[in-house]
Amino acid sequence: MNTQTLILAILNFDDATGYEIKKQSSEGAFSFFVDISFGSIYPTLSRLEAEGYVTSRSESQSGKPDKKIYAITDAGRAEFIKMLDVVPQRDKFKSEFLLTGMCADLCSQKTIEQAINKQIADTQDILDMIIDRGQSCDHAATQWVTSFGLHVKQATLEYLKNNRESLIALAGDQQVVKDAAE
Amino acid sequence: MNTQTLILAILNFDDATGYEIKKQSSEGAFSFFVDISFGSIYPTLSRLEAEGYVTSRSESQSGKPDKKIYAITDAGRAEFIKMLDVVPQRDKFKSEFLLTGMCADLCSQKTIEQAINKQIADTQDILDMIIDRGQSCDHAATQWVTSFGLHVKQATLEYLKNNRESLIALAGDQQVVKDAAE
DNA sequence: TAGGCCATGTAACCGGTTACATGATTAG
DNA sequence: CTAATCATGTAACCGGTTACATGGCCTA
Repeated sequence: MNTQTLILAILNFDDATGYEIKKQSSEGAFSFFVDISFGSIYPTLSRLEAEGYVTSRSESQSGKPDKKIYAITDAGRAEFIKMLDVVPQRDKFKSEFLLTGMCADLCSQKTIEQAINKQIADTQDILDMIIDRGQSCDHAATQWVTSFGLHVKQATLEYLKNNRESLIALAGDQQVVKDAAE
Repeated sequence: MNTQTLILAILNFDDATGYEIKKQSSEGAFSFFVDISFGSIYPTLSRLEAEGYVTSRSESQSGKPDKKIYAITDAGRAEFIKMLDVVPQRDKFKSEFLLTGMCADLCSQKTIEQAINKQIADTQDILDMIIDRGQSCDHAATQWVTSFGLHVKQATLEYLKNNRESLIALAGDQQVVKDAAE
């Protein structure tokens, strides 16, 4: 999932500034399966423009730096479609929470409680975001993806809530953890 | 999720060589939420040994290079527990498939079909792996994590299978895609 | 008045991957 | 005879993050 493809995908939906691209990748419809930072967006946009895949127009604003609104070109769209045509590589999933969970017996109850509470809150956050974005979009393919996310995150949240206590129960009692710390 | 924590976690369960650590992170019980490469394992193991968090003993083997079996030390375990104590950062999830899905209308049916078929196969792979590992392990915390993975991956697979046709139906017909390519 | 939002951009850094080097053994 | 598995390690590379620079406007 390189920055370039993601930017082209976002611009294919609508013109946007670098700032808006970042927002969409972190808070928008794309955010539950991608994320990029400013440090990779701006340089990539410049490169993409130099290569003719996007164009930009500037809008001057009082106080703020000029807004550079980028738009995808036909060449950009063709390039994007070409990239979509290669079989997607396997999803990447990394979870510190699950690593902690797997070692629950080494942790104090407080640690495990904090960890799972945060995990539940994070999942709820994403779920809320998906519901919010899903409502306000009538693009069929986006809705398919939204609905996928909804389904999976709901199952995730359900499991976490139903099994919260049982994970906490696995935490080492004070004594065990204290012994290990010595 | 730095390499160091993961290595310490694996060694906390049992002594292992670098090669075995790689296997566990790519095929073992940890594999559905972590992954590291040789290029980061070996240097990290050396560093960990220099810092006193692990020790190693060598076993000479005919033909193959000496096997270096690493074991976690008390200091290593203490360090590991300390790292587990910080609230885990949010899960990272990246999916090229979902990006493709979101742009299904730009792709040919063939492309979408290949993409979702691969996604189903990948998910099934992981599910099989989880079931396999789950059976052969009686460590309660591992089972909690295994059961979590099972639940989530089953929900994922179910959605993909039930909605395969509807995604394919969203693919642009030949003509639309051909037009865009011109 | 502090902090967040809007807005762009650069440079240093870094964690981790890829590719390479080496090589015996075993299974298909 | 080929490919995979076992087994360790290095070096180049690279994609991307973090932190910094700049600064006005608006809200709590």
